[in-house]
Amino acid sequence: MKAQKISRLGYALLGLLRQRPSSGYDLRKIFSSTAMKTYSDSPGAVYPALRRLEQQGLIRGSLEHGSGLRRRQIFHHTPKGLAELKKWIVRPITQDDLARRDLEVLLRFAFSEEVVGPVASVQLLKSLQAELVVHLAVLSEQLAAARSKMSISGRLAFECGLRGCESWLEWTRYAIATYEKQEKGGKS
Amino acid sequence: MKAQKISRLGYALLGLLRQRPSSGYDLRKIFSSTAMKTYSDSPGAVYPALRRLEQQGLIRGSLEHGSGLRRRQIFHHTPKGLAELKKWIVRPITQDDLARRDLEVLLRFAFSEEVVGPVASVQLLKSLQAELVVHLAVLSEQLAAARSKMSISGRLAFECGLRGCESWLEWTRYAIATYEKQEKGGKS
DNA sequence: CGCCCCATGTAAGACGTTACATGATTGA
DNA sequence: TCAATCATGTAACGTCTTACATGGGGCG
Repeated sequence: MKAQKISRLGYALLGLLRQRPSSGYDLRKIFSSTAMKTYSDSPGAVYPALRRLEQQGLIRGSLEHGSGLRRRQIFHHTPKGLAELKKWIVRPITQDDLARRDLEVLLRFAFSEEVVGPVASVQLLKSLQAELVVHLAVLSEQLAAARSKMSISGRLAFECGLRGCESWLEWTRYAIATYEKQEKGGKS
Repeated sequence: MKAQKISRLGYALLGLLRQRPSSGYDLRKIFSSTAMKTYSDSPGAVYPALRRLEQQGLIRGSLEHGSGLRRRQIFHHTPKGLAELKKWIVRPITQDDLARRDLEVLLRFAFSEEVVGPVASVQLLKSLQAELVVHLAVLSEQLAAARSKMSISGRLAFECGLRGCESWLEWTRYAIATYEKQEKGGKS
């Protein structure tokens, strides 16, 4: 009865709605015009997703009675929605997150500071860092094993993946350092 | 009647089958055990996908009558399948490829050398490089515009994306250089 | 014999894509 | 008034996920 799953799009919407109550149209604009193009801006994806979130009690919509009478529904998150968002963000990072779920981890991190606070953000980074180290080791091993059997483009593609991981790892260090500097500076 | 679309999984299967005729089980093993974990290894995804490819005349299966009598269907690509694979690989790279289609481009490149030859591989790289430069410019601009309105984790996540692009760009240079060196060396 | 791996499949359901439809409002 | 944009929706379709089912074969 309870925990039916939330799709990637669902989490993206939930996170955005926590930042600022918005209409479906607003959200679609974000997906079509910003760097969040990984998410579908099509009405056939967004509106049903919002409906599902509402049915699960994670968001609530209210009709806006602004100047014009053009109907426009503004959604905002509920306490339950915020709780789900938190749960999603602080989930321990797995190898699976690195191998399959393309950039879902990054979205979780992007939302993390405002939803669960900077301490949790750093924790997330450290968890990610640890998994990346493992993942890198696995990839390196696989490359070494398969190298001789690959075409040049095959090997290069593999190396691209490896470099991407290394770049991520370097980024986690930079990100952690950024937070630590922040802490030393103004605690405001 | 003709050109119904092929899914990402479909192209992955087609590319693997060009490398080596395999059974559905073999292919699933590749997805579950190698770096190609982005693709589903579940029977509910792989077998129907193979069936679709077969119905479109892109692959053909033949029952193996090996030592044991355990049924096992080996698939191999048809000329039509190879043609579709080529078309997919040499498609011009778009901004959309960079923003949405996570690593589809990389798969295309991985297969490219053996399917369309090293010259086309380099062309693909140069095309990718050009699009990456544009994409980087767009991202930088967006970051500059939104920077002040973002949380630290939001900004860092964005920067992670940027760094990823830069890493890709650097990789294209390395990859192109690798091919050029190759050409100078042994033309064998 | 029981257990695990090989190897294939199917069925239900969730989700996204594509395309179409509707109506209100703004601006030329 | 006509077109474009705002804003929401729906229907058909394809594909993936999840879970279950089936049988052969090797091994202890």
